[in-house]
Amino acid sequence: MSYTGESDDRMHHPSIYDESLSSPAGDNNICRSIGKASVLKKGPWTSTEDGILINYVRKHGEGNWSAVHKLTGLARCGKSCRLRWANHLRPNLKKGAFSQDEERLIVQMHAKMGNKWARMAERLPGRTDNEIKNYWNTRIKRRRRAGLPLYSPDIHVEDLESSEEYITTNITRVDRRRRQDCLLLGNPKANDDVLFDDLNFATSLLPGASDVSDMFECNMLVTVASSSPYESYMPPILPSPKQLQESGSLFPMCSSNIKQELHSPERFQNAAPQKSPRSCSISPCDPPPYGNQHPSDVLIPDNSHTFTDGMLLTSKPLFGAVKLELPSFQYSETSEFDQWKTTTPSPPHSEDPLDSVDAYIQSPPPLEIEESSDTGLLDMLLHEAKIKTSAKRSMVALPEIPIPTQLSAGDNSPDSAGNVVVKTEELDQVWEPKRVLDVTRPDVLLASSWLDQQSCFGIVSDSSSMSDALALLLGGGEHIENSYVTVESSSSGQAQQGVGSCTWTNMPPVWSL
DNA sequence: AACATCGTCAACCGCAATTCT
DNA sequence: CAGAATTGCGGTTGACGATGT
Repeated sequence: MSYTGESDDRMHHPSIYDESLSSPAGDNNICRSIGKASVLKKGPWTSTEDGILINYVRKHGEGNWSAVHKLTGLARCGKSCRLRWANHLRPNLKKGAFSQDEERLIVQMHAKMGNKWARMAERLPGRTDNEIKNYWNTRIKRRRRAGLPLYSPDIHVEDLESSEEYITTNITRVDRRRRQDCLLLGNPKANDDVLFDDLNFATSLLPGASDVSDMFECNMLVTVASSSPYESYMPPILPSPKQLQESGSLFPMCSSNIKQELHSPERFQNAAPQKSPRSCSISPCDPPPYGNQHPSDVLIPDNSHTFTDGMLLTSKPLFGAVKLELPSFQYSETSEFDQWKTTTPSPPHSEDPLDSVDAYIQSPPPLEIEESSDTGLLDMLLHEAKIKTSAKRSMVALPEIPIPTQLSAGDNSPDSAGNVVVKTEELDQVWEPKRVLDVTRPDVLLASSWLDQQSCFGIVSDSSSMSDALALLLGGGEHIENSYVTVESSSSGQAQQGVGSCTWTNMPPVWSL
């Protein structure tokens, strides 16, 4: 998809900026905001909208997305704003093709977690859950078409067993946050404790089950009986605690009927069900990948085409895929992640680069993703934790990006949140570009502004240049002002939310500067 | 050149969890 | 404490470019 500019966007996607708004230019493209008569736009974002949203976030921080429409006039629902920010505008996003290391991590994590895209994204700096999900779905299609297993046969049961997800896939978010906090604090022991608690929690939910493995089998059967188009690939997940608590009939679902279906030849052609020896190294190929099942409860059909012994190699890691386009800003980027990447051994390159990933997957390193495969990542987390801590004591002063007037929130007087916005000098009077920025990449500009103040990545050290460049991008470069907003922690829950509720664990602490 | 198919990506939707009032 | 509002997640869809026929 290529949206190369605002004008182009407008041409193809009638928006509120068009006077044709009132025309029925597409119910398809317009939605009604809840409880209001106002119209909210749908469809691809324009760079103007991006600018508005960026400005909003810089002013108010992340969160309170529903206020974006109210405060800026941006005709997007909060949900859409959040998504746009998360997937495209937030700083430090790493776009472009996945590296081999990333692909390997994704495969490993999927074997451990199943379709927990958000959690995977937490461990892939700069990557979004959406990206990972898309990648995985593509991979599924590709491999399915080729009749290949999703996973290498070398992903060992022991690794899966030791997986935290194997133990508790659906821990509560509170627990997840605890775990995350532990990670951020670099306290593996604490993390272990959390895991232990989670295990206890999981078992406590199953008074009728002899052990957790019962639950896995049950869940697996339910999953296998489902009708997802990718059913044969999706590792089952545990029922949520709520489901477990509310549904006493959950376990009856592990009925012989369902088991029969699982065993039926319709499901696994020519597959004679058999118990997998616990000690064997299963091939969590496609399967309702037994990824989350207790090995002793996993039924592996012998001859299913999805359980091939060998691994034909068809994954296609892309090299050097570079795009420079709006509004997605796809590009190949050398970033801190590459630095992180260098800390991990590169997989051997085969003759055919398309094969290399899977070749590498075939002989995966130990599955200790956090611990072994990327100490750099851990360092990043630790670094972020430190900054996060200090952030609570600091004020935020962020430059505001000038945006086209028609939808600008207006002046910079005290905003609706009560924050005092103090205008400062004209930007062009102080701007001294120290490096050439790619103004077609507002995300880079944005990131540079944030990151340079930490001297982390040194993209550019003058934050004002970002505003300037972005203003150019937005077509309004002639009048550039640099405004700063002080975020009063006491007066604005929104502002605090920017720090406290930030879920982008792999993102530099934007509001902690 | 026209058409079909595939791959990629962005964005939407529905649902569940969480937070707010 | 209940209901409303907000947020987050995962699944799905549709647009579009690339490639093949």
